[in-house]
Amino acid sequence: MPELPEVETTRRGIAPLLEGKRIKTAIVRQSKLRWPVPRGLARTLSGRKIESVSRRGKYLLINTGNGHLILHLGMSGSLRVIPADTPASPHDHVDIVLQDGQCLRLRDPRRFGAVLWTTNEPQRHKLLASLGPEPLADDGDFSGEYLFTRSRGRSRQVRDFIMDSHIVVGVGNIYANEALFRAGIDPRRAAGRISRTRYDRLAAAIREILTAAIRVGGTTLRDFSDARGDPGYFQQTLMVYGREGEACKVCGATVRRVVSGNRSVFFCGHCQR
DNA sequence: ATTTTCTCCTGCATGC
DNA sequence: TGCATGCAGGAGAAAA
Repeated sequence: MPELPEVETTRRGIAPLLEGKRIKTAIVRQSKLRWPVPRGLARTLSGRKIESVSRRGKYLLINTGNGHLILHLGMSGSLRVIPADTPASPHDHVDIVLQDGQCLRLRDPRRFGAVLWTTNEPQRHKLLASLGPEPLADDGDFSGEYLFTRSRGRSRQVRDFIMDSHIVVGVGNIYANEALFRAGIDPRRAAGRISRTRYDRLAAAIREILTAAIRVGGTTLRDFSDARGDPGYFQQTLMVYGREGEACKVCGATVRRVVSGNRSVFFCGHCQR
């Protein structure tokens, strides 16, 4: 499931293969994604040159100089750069065909992903305008102090709080659970009832977990693969996620799972308070 | 204003 | 073996 490390891994994989290249056309085999793929995408993109590939949260931004393609991988999306004549599989929904014979191919079985186009500054786009800070940026916007301030008066569980992209981007269920374990915080605790000191630990834990995951190419549980089709390896490092009933790697207590908001929360009742 | 629930979708695991 | 059921979850939209 693409969270920030998987999206960043994808970005690093595709960027050098796309930047400086000119787009020949686009092929849309399935336009029903999270939102409809814009009509006339082929005409819109034809002839444009890709200047850069960047990321904002879990969104990938392909800059063509006078317009941006906004991509989201949703739950099951993956991107590869492959020869344009490679036969398409059933879930290969969109190709961005390059003039050099390669294409950027989006595969997304569950179709929660998105392909959008904007001619405005992407940061102004409705979906990006109200996003929280980047946890790995060094601009100082993301910190324990920030989380502490934003959480005052909030009753929701801290796990849900840090998964809210309007609070901080890029943290999905896997890394939320892992960061909370690393910080020693019970994921069910109310966000507004956690001290400044503990939020310092949590902010640091989020950065460390995301950085470590990027280093090994992200987490592959079912279907994530990078731009070359290779899986990530962070799943070998997971301390609590998906480990219900197994022994905590730190204290040996049994890792618990409870369902909250239709999502599994994994934690060690001994290490996390 | 904040929080919770619903919704989109398919593949895979489970159970009768 | 086959079918029904449930679960996974990013995140906007709607409901509470």
